[in-house]
Amino acid sequence: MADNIAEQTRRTPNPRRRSQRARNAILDAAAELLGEVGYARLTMEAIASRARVGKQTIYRWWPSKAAVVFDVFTRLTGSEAGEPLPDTGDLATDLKTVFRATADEFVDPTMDRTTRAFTAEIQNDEEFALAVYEHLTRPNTEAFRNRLRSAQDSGQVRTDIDLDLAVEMFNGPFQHRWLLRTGPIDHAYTDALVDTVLRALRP
Amino acid sequence: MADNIAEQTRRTPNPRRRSQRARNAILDAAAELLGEVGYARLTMEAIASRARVGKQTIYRWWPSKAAVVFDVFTRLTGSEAGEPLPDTGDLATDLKTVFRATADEFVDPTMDRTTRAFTAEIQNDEEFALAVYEHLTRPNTEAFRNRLRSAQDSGQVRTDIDLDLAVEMFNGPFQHRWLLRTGPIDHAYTDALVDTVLRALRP
Amino acid sequence: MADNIAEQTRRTPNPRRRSQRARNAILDAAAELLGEVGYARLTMEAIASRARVGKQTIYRWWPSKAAVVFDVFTRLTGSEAGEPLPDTGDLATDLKTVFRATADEFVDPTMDRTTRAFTAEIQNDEEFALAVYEHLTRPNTEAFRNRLRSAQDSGQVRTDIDLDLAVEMFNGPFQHRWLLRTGPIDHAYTDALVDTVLRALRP
Amino acid sequence: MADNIAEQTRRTPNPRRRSQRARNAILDAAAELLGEVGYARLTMEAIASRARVGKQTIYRWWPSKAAVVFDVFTRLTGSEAGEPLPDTGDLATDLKTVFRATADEFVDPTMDRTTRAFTAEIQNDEEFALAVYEHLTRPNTEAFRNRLRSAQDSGQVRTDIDLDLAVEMFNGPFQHRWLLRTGPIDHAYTDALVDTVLRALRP
DNA sequence: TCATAACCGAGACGGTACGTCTGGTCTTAGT
DNA sequence: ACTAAGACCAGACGTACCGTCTCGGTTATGA
Repeated sequence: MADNIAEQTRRTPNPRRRSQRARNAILDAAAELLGEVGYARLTMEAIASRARVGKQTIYRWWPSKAAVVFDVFTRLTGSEAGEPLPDTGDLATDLKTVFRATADEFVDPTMDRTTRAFTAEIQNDEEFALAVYEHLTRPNTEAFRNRLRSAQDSGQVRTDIDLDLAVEMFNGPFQHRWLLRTGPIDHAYTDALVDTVLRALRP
Repeated sequence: MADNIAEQTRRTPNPRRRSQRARNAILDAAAELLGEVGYARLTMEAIASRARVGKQTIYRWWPSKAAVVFDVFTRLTGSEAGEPLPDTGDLATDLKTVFRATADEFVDPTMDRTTRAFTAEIQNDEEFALAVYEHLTRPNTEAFRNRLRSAQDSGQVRTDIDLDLAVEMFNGPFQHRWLLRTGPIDHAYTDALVDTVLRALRP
Repeated sequence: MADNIAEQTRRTPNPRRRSQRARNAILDAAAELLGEVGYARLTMEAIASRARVGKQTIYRWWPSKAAVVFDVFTRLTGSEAGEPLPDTGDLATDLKTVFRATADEFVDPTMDRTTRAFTAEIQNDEEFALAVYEHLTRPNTEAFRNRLRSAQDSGQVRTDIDLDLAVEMFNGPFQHRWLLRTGPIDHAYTDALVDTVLRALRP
Repeated sequence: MADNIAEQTRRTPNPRRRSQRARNAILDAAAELLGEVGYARLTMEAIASRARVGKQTIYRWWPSKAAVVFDVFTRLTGSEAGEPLPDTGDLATDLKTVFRATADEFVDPTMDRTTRAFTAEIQNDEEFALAVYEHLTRPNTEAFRNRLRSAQDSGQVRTDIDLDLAVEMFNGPFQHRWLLRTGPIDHAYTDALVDTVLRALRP
């Protein structure tokens, strides 16, 4: 799924001939440089140079810096977007588990920087925004919504609630705090968040 | 308050001699260009040219593109950051009023673009992030928290809640939806948001 | 003789396997493109593409753009370099015949362009210069010198003259005029040239 | 006169603001590099880098590599194009003086390379050819023709000769020998050349 | 009051990076 | 096995902006 953004818009060099060596070198270099200088000062030229690759080789397969970083990100998370949330039957516990894991992920500075880069780029580039929405946001939201629906079935969540709003109630505050750096993001915080939101959702 | 960001760090040319004509021309030009090409493709050179102003005149008074846009923004909102929220005694009504107004503001595309520009820039520029936090985020949060405290006093909000989290519960989902464009932002939405969050906060 | 330049320096893929179809297509394409865009903007890539041939197929058999054009040229002239000049016994008439023919050849724009390409390339590439000297200039000069020697034997040319200089006296002005485009090159001109130079060479 | 080529076609940056420091550094760098790698492998990037100058500063004042080298050349010769030839009354002596000096000039490898670069470029770029013709070839030819006319007046040269052809008779062989490197260019050669051509021109 | 310092418009400057183009080499199917 | 196709590394191209630095010209105090 990594390359979908690119593949949509390129006028198709033959992907069967693509050099895996080059692809990996580029993503490695981009990831390293992201960690070193951040997204804003990341340049295609530096990536090419670090990866010992011609610039054309990058432009052949990715339309923009954002697209490269997108693939860095998807390679980073490992897990597929849209994976179902755990479902032990106890919604509170399951959500706490998920958000604790997410909080832990954001401790990694590369993860943090990459995600910030995304968020920035989404504001300036609608096409990129759409791609991210399709490939990341929507699948994850869908998975989240499924878990909440399951909780509705077992009577843990009111049935008269808009599930899109419900999902936002969890993700929004988390994102807000991380984005504006208005407070710490630790397990205590995520547990409190889950508990508080659930109070609004319970029948 | 407009120029605070700038004034902090410049080694102070004499502001009494500052040309108001130039200042306005620059902000006007920046605002227009923001609307036309967006923040990412906004250049200092274009601003200077459009404003019929030397580049140095911009750099003399603002340290960066972000700082110019910051002043565009503050001139745009008119209202001061940190203004107290209305307090009729009825928290739900007051918050609905506030969020309806906010939703209305974001209909203006210049407002939308400027705010997105901010959000993007905050991710890439920590210094700018700090300035925005000091001059916008913190005062507004503080005002919001004051209104919630008042509601606690009148028994409309539980006293065992972390007010920072409470504020985030309102602003986070709103921002999340706007940022990722995951749904419409209208009065129906903001009303539902306020109602749902309040359910979690009530004693 | 056509490919000698190439063949000298390659570490010789088996020439028996060489595709004549490809060879001709390449030379045809090069000749066409020479006429269309000139030597400077002629690219190996364009030749390959026009000839529907892989770039490697060109590089396999020719070391450079210049070498390809060299073969275009030799195929173009048809006549071998170093062919003896006509010898009717009347030097003036013979030389006028030769130079009229040469003047006529240079009317063909492909011929003109190819020769200019040569002249340019000779200035920048000593190796190529040497090859051209060996395969074109020297044989032709030698043939010219032979004709003058024959004229010395029949008493039409002084015997105390340096024949290299004598050859130059004919070719130099012609080339000079053509190279710098300082005047027309027609039969009247070449006749006048021959007459004038012969005045200096007569006993 | 150096910059005329450029000045004709640029859409006029203000030449009063031109940095002489930069101009000289660029011409110095170009001259050095010409000597080191030759014209074909001379790049704008290398000139800029060697001169510690932005590329734009080169492109601002010269339209092409050829134009830069043109100015290198005119700075090199020092003497203006179109200077009158010496006129002691003795044509043979005067011309021998001139051609000996020219032969000496071409010993300098930078001079040699620069002139070769010219000759090459003239073949490929008609606009450049025209500029060289206007600023160098024509004035020099004119000066030469004037000297021959003076010799006609004093009875040293036939009056029924085409002066353009006469000039070519001197310059053509010289250029031919230099261009194709078919022989040494020393004082013995130039003296012999003058003597031989004059034999054809005498009444 | 008028000298003089400062700001002003303009834009050249040394640089960095862009995205494209071509050169020459290497790899992959396919015939 | 050799070809055509074309991806690969490399690096120059000419352009766009960056942020700094002169240049005169024009205010607008403050001596």
